[in-house]
Amino acid sequence: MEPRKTVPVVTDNSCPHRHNVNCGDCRMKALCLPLALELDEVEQLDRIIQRGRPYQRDEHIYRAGDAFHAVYAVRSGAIKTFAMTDQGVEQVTGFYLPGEIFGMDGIAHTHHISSALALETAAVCEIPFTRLEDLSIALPSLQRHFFQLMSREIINDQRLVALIGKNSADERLATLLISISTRNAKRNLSEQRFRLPMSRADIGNYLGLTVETVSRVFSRFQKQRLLKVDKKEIEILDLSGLQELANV
Amino acid sequence: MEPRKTVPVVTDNSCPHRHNVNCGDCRMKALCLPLALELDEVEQLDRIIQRGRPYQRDEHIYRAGDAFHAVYAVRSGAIKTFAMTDQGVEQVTGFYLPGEIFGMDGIAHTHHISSALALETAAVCEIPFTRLEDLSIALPSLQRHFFQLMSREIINDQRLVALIGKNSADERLATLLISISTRNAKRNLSEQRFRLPMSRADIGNYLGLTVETVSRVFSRFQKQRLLKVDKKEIEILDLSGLQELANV
DNA sequence: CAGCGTGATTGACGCACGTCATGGCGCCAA
DNA sequence: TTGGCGCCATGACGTGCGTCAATCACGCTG
Repeated sequence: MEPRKTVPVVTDNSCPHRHNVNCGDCRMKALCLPLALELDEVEQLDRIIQRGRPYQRDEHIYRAGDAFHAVYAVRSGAIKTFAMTDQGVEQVTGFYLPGEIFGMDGIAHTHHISSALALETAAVCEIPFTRLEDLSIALPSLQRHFFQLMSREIINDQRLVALIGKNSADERLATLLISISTRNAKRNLSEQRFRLPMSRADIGNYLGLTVETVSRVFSRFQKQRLLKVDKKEIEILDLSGLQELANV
Repeated sequence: MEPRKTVPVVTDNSCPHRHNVNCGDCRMKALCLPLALELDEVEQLDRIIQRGRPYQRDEHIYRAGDAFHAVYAVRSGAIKTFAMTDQGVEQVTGFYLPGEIFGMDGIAHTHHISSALALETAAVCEIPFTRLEDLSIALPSLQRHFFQLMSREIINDQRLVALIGKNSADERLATLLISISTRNAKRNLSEQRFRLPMSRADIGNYLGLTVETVSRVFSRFQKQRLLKVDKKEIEILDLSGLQELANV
């Protein structure tokens, strides 16, 4: 019943997409929960969180137009969020890795204005929003945590604006790669070697570039011995060189 | 004592920068307060809000590095927020008009990571954040309102990413002008004629363009009889034509 | 195994916008 | 008044990236 097609084998015997795991036992809790929560408070939060079966690649978690009723935390796999302009042009608004929260742009309205899609098999915690609001009143540190999460999302988006508005294709891609590398490190994965969960087209869309340009920059980075690229497998050969490009 | 240098004369006898006005009497309350608040709840909010003297043009409301302790509502005038990249390049992150809230990107940290500057004489309500958090626990509709405000900020930033990443200089400037026009209409000002509070350089910075390009696009729009431009005074001659360009 | 479709790469070419430089206008101070 | 400065406009020129098109590698299915 557990899909594991695109799933790397893990050393312990638990499947990374197991969905019957509570917050207290979740390997990601340090990333998505406020540190200040007491044990019994975590349990309270735990009780409102819903965990369905894992999503398969290309399955939607929600679609633009769906009624908004929850925000989501990634437990495994990877998610992309995207909006459609009224001319039907897709705009990728974010990539979300385990421990990260998505769907906060839906809070402003009764219906989602963007969509979320599993880029690979992914387990997701659903956090019903009205119940989160209620619980936030009882647990001030939870309220604060969510304000901070949303604020961080704003900062990220502003950084993306600056990146796209002021930087070259090389700098944009370098910055994305460094971002993924850093986020991997936070999850105790390799920051040098990883697999990109998204296509070249998604990368280009996200960074305001065409597929062709993304492809060319990857080739250029290989020639400059910054990277080793094998399809979606990335090995960073010169981390500091890449960081320099990324202005980080 | 009341500065009114750049201030247009208003028909009623109150100066738009008067700062001794409580929320209940504020002309902007429909824009920045939750509609659902009871009268006595507005008064509770009112008591925590601080209103200092108006800021003069080019005065900072806060600077990157300052301790974060409040978010702000514009009561009159106009504010720009901006960040510096570590190479000292400025990135304008937003323009805020009366009734709009700014400073929410500071919530994630103990210190501001961006700065806010008065583009013209401006009155501002300071909302101490820890007291807002406390009050949000007592007033659930206030909590919800702030979640929604932050969500809207996220959506705006995402739209800006799409605008800069996918649209031409003409489309970007048209979109900004339509945005300001629409926001003016919400404040019962003319949506056809208004004064831009920011410089060409700020516009270009915000939209990911150079000053020269902004200037050329303004000239082009005039030749196409979309606008009449006299320095910062803008008259929209063909609103629907501009909207078409702006994809709105 | 052939045949197809999807994603990625690479090349040739053109254009929108950046860069650099010049000049005008309004404002302020001396 | 004169000079200096900030802001804006406009022209000439160069280039980074988009566009169009061809090819390749692959996984899937019949």
